[in-house]
Amino acid sequence: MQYWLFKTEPDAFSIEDLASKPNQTEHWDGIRNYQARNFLRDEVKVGDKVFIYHSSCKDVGIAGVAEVVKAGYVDHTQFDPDSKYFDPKSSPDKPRWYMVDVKHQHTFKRVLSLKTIKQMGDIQDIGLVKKGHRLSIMPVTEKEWHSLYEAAK
DNA sequence: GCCAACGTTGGC
DNA sequence: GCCAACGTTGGC
Repeated sequence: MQYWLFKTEPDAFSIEDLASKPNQTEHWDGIRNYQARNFLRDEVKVGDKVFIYHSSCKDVGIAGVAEVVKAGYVDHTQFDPDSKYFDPKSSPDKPRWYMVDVKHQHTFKRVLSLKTIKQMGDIQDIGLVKKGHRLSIMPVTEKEWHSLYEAAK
């Protein structure tokens, strides 16, 4: 079992949106970054735990926890010309992009702010606090997960 | 909305 | 395969 952090812009899709979906489950589509894609396709597994991180908003930080309920499969939005995630260079026999399904588990009472995370002594290596952290899917170590969870709950 | 940092593209 | 130009990300 592994731990992850998924970024989302709450204006587009927030943890509240996830919690209100049928069965509190939704596919995590629209990832268009190769490194993140590799994680989704190869490493994110059913049962893995995921921090949902809100970016580009008023309350930047970790908003809650979800669980992976379906491992990597082809993101169909890449073939849909009407989708904003449409990729004309991708084809069904050679798909470029993948997604997973996640199920909402827990929304923290307060968002664990990026500022607080940066102040935590044992959270120094996570992609978030490094310069230019633009990866939308990133691994979290077990130690980091427990520290962040304790700080957030 | 600004702007720095980053990934991707495409000409050569 | 280099690298400049461009587009995007994301905190503030």
